Amino acid sequence: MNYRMNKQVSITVIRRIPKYYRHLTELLEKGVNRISSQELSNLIGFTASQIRQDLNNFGGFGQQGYGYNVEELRDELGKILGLDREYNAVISGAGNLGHAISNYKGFKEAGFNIVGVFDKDPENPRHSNIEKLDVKPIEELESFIKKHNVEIGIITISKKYAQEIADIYVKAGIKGIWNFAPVDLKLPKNVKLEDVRLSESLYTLTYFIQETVE
Amino acid sequence: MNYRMNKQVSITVIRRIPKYYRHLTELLEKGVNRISSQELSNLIGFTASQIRQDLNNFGGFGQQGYGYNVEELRDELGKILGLDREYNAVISGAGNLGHAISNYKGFKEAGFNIVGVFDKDPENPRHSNIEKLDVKPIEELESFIKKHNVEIGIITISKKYAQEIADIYVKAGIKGIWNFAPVDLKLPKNVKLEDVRLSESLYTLTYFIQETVE
DNA sequence: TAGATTGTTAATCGATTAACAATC
DNA sequence: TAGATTGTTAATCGATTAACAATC
Repeated sequence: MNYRMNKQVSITVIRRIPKYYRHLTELLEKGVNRISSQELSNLIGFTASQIRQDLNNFGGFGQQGYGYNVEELRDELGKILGLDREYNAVISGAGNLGHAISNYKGFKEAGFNIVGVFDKDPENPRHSNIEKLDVKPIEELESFIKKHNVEIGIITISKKYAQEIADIYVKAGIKGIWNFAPVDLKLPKNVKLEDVRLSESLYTLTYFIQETVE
Repeated sequence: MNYRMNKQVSITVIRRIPKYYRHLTELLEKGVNRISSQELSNLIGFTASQIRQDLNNFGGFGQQGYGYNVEELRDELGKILGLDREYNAVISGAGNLGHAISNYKGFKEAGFNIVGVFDKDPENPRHSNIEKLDVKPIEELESFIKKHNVEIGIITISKKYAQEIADIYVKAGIKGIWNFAPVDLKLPKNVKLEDVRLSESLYTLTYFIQETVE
């Protein structure tokens, strides 16, 4: 571990790290190898001061008079986010959303392997095979997770079954759940939860749309 | 307009409103017709104090000694979010994610009508028809928006074409863009933008997964 | 060395929580 | 009326910005 990690870093800061990571990755692809907090600020839109504060939660990645080395900083942030290794993941819910995540190349490239897709009704033709993965019945989920060293459980199944799936994930010893169902899952605190709230995002948009009109 | 609206309400508050809205909708379905800030607190997890502060940004929806009327509060928050009317929306990008959004019943029920789906390559069998909607070529997008009173443009197309689509949306007079592509769209400020950053969400999860291990 | 830019402390700003008077 | 619970002000806490000494 290369970076410093004293006091608990606030969730507000953590949620900005992936944004830095994405921009640094793009800079790297463009062949930029050095950047100052001010230049990053122009790019991302956070203040230079905030950027320096954020990064200093984890250590002094920069160099006075020079700035930051793009590749080094990107790699360090990648390590902080845990992106320096691969993860096996399963999806429960073989609808369109499950398909979308399973087929998305970007996740594979980032080191996320979708090793299994499960559904209540695997024979439904609408849930037909995803790429080269068979859709398996939920009954096999728990043993599959244990056998294949699965750390991440994705929930794209309907709201109705989400907690049931989460319970299986927990029982099988999964480490984190990425949940797309609009329910508040109850989990033991050693299992991490990240919710994607699509409706909430959409409703925020309509709020601002009408704001203009008034 | 029934609710008060003085000073600009902060984005932090706004992003909590859909959460209240969802819980109140569920309470209503369960037949609960009255709730106190303390009971809401137990349900949602925000403090009772914060709930009262949040709601009072928009007006006094409660009654001392009684609490809040569930249906009335839900409806008021719905109005605040602009959910008291329908919206026509189009999707650009007929991949799995486009399909997922287009087929999701919840959006239809909430008043969002997907009136058109567009793609660079509408003949691609993988982009085959979505429910009963033909997938149309991008060339028809601008005129379609103008003709069908479309207010919301959804972007589920690849990163590469996202800005191009956004430009067409803007030119056609769309009011808001719901963007799933991992790019920073450049838009005039009268067009509202809401980004869904799936990767950023996933990377936050891996951060917390490894946190436990260390 | 001189110039640039970080790392970090201090100041400010905003958001959350606590407390309680108002009132149903 | 007495009890409950809001609406709202004041206190606290945390996050952002400003400023500048350290240093490459």
